[in-house]
Amino acid sequence: MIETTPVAHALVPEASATAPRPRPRDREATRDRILQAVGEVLARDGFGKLGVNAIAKQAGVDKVLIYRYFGGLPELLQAWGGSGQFWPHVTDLLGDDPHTFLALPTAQRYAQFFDHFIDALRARPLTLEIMAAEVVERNELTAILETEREQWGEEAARTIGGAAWQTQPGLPGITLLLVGGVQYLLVRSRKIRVFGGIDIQSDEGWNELKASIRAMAQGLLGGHG
Amino acid sequence: MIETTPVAHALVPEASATAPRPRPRDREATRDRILQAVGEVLARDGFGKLGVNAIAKQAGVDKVLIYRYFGGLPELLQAWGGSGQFWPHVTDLLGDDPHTFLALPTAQRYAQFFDHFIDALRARPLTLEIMAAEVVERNELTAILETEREQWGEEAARTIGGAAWQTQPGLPGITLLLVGGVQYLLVRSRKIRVFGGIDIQSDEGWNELKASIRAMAQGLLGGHG
DNA sequence: TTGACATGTCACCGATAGGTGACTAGTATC
DNA sequence: GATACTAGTCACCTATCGGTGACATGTCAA
Repeated sequence: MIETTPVAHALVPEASATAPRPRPRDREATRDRILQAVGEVLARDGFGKLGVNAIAKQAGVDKVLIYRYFGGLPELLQAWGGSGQFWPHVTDLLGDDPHTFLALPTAQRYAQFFDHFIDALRARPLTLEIMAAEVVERNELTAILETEREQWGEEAARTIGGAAWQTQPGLPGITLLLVGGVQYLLVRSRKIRVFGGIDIQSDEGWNELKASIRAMAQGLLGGHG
Repeated sequence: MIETTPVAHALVPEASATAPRPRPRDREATRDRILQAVGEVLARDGFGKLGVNAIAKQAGVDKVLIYRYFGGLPELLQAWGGSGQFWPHVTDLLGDDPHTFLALPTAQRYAQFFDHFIDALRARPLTLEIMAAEVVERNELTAILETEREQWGEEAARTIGGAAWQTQPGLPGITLLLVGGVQYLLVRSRKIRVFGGIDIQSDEGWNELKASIRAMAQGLLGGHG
């Protein structure tokens, strides 16, 4: 029972159909396969099922290579998350023409920023998956994204703020809560359809929320920008 | 190796100190011990570690009793979550005197409701733990709380709404986002201290957020109530 | 050609998960 | 007092997890 397969393997080196042939030796390609498999497992099974076994299986590669090439799961996740593709860059949230955006009245700029923010996150299911995982646990991957996000938050505040950021009392706090609320509803929308009577899986539901933010911005900042 | 312990047990029925005595036979008491252990494990180790083994160990009871008395982990969680103690009742959010609360101007009523909402959730770590778990997975326990919450949301909207709920454009949407934002920041505060520059683990940080909501309500609803 | 090294495969380990069958022993009923 | 029932205990099962040691083999330099 111990040595059957190796023997058969040794005796029939080119049995093609049945004998599993080793993968062509290409370190970089294998590395890439593993890295890619992280995203695939994450997208398919979520963070809870993300482990060395699942990743290796998805990559069609032995899991020992994960340890050899990356050191372990934490380092692999770190390598995967380090690319910085999971959080929308602030400039992506300004629209096609940043100059036009920055010239808008405060209220419109504020509302439009949220529009882009919502659209950008809705287009990144992997990011939502990680954001959900962040909520329940802290690990190497979430720590990386956390740092990224803190920097993002500061930059975003500078961008949308304008003068009202200082003059309008409570605006930073409200903005923080709205950003959190958007993230919460987006993350929840992975599992549930209706929240507070709104369909958070549909464009219509999100259009309604965008309109609400716009109305609030108009009412609160309309005359100040 | 097979029969050592039973033999010793049979020969020394009152060896007191070393021999593990069976628990006194009390079905209800044991059931309660198990139910209580659910909350204890949840509070101590979080949802990820909540399993039959951990619960049985915490209750000081054999895990087979969980299957016998409840059928399995899902049914146990269902029995545990069915008590309805994990989501603050709307009347708890109105303050000591509901009549006084309802007589307040809309803006103040709105702000005060959030004050109480925040305080109520911050005082319920177990609820926060479950809310965090809801984000990442759906199971029997989270499904129960979800239903509870939907009913709560409707009742809350009726309570704080008033006339402005209809007349102020976007108010329901903004409220939903703020409720979500509060929940998000509360859940995040279990793991991180600073979010967007605010210390979400301290009273000071939350007072700032409360003040922001108050200011927004004043600005948006101040003249309408 | 040969030997060193790196790539990839396989078998196995200990820990822990959920789950079950068999047993011991109080208790209530006839 | 014998019997049926049941509360509680124990040993064991399979599956899966992260992790490791041993081995086979392609590649390249001496």
